[in-house]
Amino acid sequence: MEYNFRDIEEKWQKKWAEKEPFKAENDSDKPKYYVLDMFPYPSGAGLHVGHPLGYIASDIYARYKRHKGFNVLHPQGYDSFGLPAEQYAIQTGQHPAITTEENIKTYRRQLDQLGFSFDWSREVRTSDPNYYKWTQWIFIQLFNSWYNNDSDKAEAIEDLVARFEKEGNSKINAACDDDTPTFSAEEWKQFSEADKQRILLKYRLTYLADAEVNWVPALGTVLANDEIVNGVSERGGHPVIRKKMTQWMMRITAYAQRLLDGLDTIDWPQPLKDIQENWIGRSEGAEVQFRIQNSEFRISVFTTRPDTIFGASFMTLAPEHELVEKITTPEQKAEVEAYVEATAKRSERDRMADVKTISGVFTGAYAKHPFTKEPIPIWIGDYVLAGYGTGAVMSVPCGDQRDYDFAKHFGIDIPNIFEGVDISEEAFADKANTVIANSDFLNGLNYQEAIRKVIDELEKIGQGKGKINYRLRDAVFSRQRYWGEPFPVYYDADGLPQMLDEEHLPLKLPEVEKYLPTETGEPPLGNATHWAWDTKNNKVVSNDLVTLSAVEGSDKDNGIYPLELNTMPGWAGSSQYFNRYMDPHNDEEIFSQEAIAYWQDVDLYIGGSEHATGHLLYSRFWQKFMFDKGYVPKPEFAKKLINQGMITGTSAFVYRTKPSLIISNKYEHDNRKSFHDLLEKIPDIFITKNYIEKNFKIERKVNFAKGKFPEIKEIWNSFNEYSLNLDSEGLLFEIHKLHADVSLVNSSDELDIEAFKKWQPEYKDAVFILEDGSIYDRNSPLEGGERGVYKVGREVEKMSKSKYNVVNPDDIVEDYGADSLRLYEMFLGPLEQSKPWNTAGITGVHSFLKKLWKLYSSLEGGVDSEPTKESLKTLHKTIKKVEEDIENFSFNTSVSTFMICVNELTAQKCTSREILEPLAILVSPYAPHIAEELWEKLGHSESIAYAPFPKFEEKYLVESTKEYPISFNGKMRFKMELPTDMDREAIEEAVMAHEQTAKYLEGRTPKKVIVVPGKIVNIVG
RNA sequence: GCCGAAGUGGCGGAACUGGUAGACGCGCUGGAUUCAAAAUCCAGUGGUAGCAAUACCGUGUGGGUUCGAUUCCCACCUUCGGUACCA
Repeated sequence: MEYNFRDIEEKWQKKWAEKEPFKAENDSDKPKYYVLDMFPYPSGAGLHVGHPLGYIASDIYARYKRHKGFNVLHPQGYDSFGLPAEQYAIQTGQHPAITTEENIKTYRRQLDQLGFSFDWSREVRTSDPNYYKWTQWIFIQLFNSWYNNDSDKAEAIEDLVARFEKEGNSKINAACDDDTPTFSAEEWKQFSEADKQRILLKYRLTYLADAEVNWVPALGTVLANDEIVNGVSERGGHPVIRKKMTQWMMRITAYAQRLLDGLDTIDWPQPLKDIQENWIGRSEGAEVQFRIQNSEFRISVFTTRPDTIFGASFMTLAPEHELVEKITTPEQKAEVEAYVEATAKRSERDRMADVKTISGVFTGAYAKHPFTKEPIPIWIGDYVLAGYGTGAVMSVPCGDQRDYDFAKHFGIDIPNIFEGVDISEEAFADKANTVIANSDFLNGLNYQEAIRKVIDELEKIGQGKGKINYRLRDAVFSRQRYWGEPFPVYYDADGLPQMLDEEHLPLKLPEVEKYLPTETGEPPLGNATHWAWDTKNNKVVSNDLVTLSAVEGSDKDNGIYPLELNTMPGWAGSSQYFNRYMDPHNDEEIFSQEAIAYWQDVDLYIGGSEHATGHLLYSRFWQKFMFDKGYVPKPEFAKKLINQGMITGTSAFVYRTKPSLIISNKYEHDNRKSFHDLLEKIPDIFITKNYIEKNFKIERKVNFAKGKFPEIKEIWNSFNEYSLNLDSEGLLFEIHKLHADVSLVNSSDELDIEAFKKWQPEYKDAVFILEDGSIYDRNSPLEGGERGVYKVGREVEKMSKSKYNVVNPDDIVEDYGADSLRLYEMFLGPLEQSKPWNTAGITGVHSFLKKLWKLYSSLEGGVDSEPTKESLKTLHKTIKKVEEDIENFSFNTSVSTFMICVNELTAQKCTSREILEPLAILVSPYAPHIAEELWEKLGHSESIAYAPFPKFEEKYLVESTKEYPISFNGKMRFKMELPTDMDREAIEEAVMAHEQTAKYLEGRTPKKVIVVPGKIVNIVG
């Protein structure tokens, strides 16, 4: 019987859907194992062959663990809030929920057809109110918490209030805003309730703040730092500007050190840990206060080189620094204001683009050096960033290249404080070889000694202390968008944020007419007519009922307040979903304590490394918070993580040209117009790949008049009704590389020209120069005769719709089946590595499956036989290798092993059930449909999914002889079959006695003979 | 610039802790089957020289350690990813 993959796969997918064999129980005698995929954002484009790679790997591992007797949790869901559905809504008016629902249907169909063993009964969707109820709930928990640096964990805000009442805040070591005022217990008690709330906001783990944010005008929203790439938005590539706005923030910086330390406890890829480590960016140094002359203000700076403090010859503030306007002298005022304004106008990208340009302005003010008491001029310059450290630096030109360049540019002193170092050309930043000079009490000390000493001295005079600074910023948590989680927040009579009571969650997303910002520039939720909170009846009511009580007096307060108009960012919903899967239908709690106590954490998490500084960092942060609050037992949510590599596409390129300019005096005036008319009529020419490679450099202008390119000339001359002499007139043209859809190209890189024209109608009249030099145009006969071909260029690129190199898994499944696709994706190469897709190669694994199928056909007639020694050896070496490979996530090599195994068993004409049954189990994680079918044919009525994994037995592999490679000076020359138990001396004797040995020695006596028993013999001559 | 990963046939890749480089598959070449094609099967396939046995050269480049290096050490080149005036 033939291998009919379509029927087989349909049959088993139906059975799995009906019987739900992969449903995990929250209680079991078996050990637990939790395999998690990063849940997808259901985009409108559906899956391409790159997407399932990680899912296939995790599914193999999950199925393997079931064979190994584990109770496996392998859930799947959707990260279904997000920008694309909302952008689509803006364009079409279609509600994002509808778009999302449709996309999810497509995803589900595509996932189902690949035979994944997901427990769909646990599906979550971040946009489902029953799910985001708990996202809102966590937000409230964060709001009600502060970070105690002494206990090094999050604690309840009531405890903080109790301490304020007892001792004020001066002794409390908390993570809080820099501008938090100091107060005593008495003062605290005097504060109004509103003032108390304002102060508490400076301590809460989620808080409102005026922050410099990344504003994307094109999207009408702010984005977090990790959503900005090269100064433009990650999605859409829109420009970003800095803007000060009141936003919800997450105090992730409180956890900076723990996020760093935790990395040592988890088995995640080192590159990913490095990325997080760089992102957190810990640096040790000191904070130093500089007094300002004739002023009460002090400038605080952070430096990693306090040892160079005597080399500070000026100070630089970021243009946004709050002291700038306060200290600038009247004479400098105009200049400074102009500079500040100019900097604010420049976009982030502009600022990044010209790092080289040095700019700055003197404020007119002077600071006082803490030790020498000398005056130090204070400048502002945009090379100092407002967002890092204190937004101010002490500039030591002799030790820092940027300070050096700035000083040189503005003619500021560059005192040298290093012994025996020439700084006439550049700054000296080599810490290891530093000996301090011209620095009073630091003279003669090295870097480390000097740092210790200077920090001591600074502490003595109360102008500084050792400090650890982090690059990590608090995360902006507000988005001015519609399609996200609403904040469970309303604003009271004082305009202060108040949390809804937990029992009234979820606060559901309201309906709006338009998904765009309001006319007054409010977020889209401002368009909702019912978006106010009635605190008496605890429900959402019409906006019209809101009383402006703050203005009209509290007696008019009817308890109805406006709700927050921002929504939460994309990462909110994905920061705890892995825990929610443990108990996804619980309406009382985010998850029951029984469920989390059983499942604990994720054992294996597979997903892309692009989430390193977003999802994976925020999730670790929330997990640590949940750990502090005692909701989860582990401070890290995933023990092991693997980044699957990207499957890249093989793009196809066509080469288009058109003449662009005549460089001749003769045609300067009148004829120029006729040339442009001519241009309209001249067709595009597409030139085949080899012609291009021989003659052109792409994207470079080519002078036409040099007597070259007769084919191109011929075509253009045929349209030359204006009698332009193309031969002599120096016509320039450029070759442009254009993507062609890969489906229009066959495996020999030949373009289907007619299909291409149909696909891009603007080129329907184009002319093609073919490989054999012939010309193909509208008048060319399509059929008959030998025609040349048009060959495309090929390049490996990221698979994406815009590059027309996307391969759809639906087509592959249709042609070869899901098992073939699964095997092939694994066979392509190591999981972590990026590798190009090439559909042609799939025939290899497909014919493997056919051979496998054939191997079992003998059993249909009830034929069975004792296994031969060879077959047992083949089986057991396969068991050993496959088991090792799966444990090491080396799935590509086990597919090879299967092929070798089946080739060997076929050669051995194996018809033994004792071999074929275990083999079916080995294959089952990789190709589950065919394995189930074969298992059934072997007479089993239960699914193969829980059949115990075959046990490897060494005894079948033991050999009595070994074929030794015999090498001379490291070069293998011949082989010798010798008993495995032969000792060193006997082997040497046997080898030396061999006739071939004499031949290769050519009469010389060997200097040395190296015998490694069981491995190799090397004769050194 | 800094941090990280990787460079092996025409292509994807294999080679366990230093021990027969190129497993397995694609592609290609020749053959069988077929009216023909697809499918299937058999043989060959790193390069150079040779009818051949065989020899020499070969894991980005240059050096080193070793009886022996794709594997270890040093320097460099290239590609990809992260980050970027981080004080």
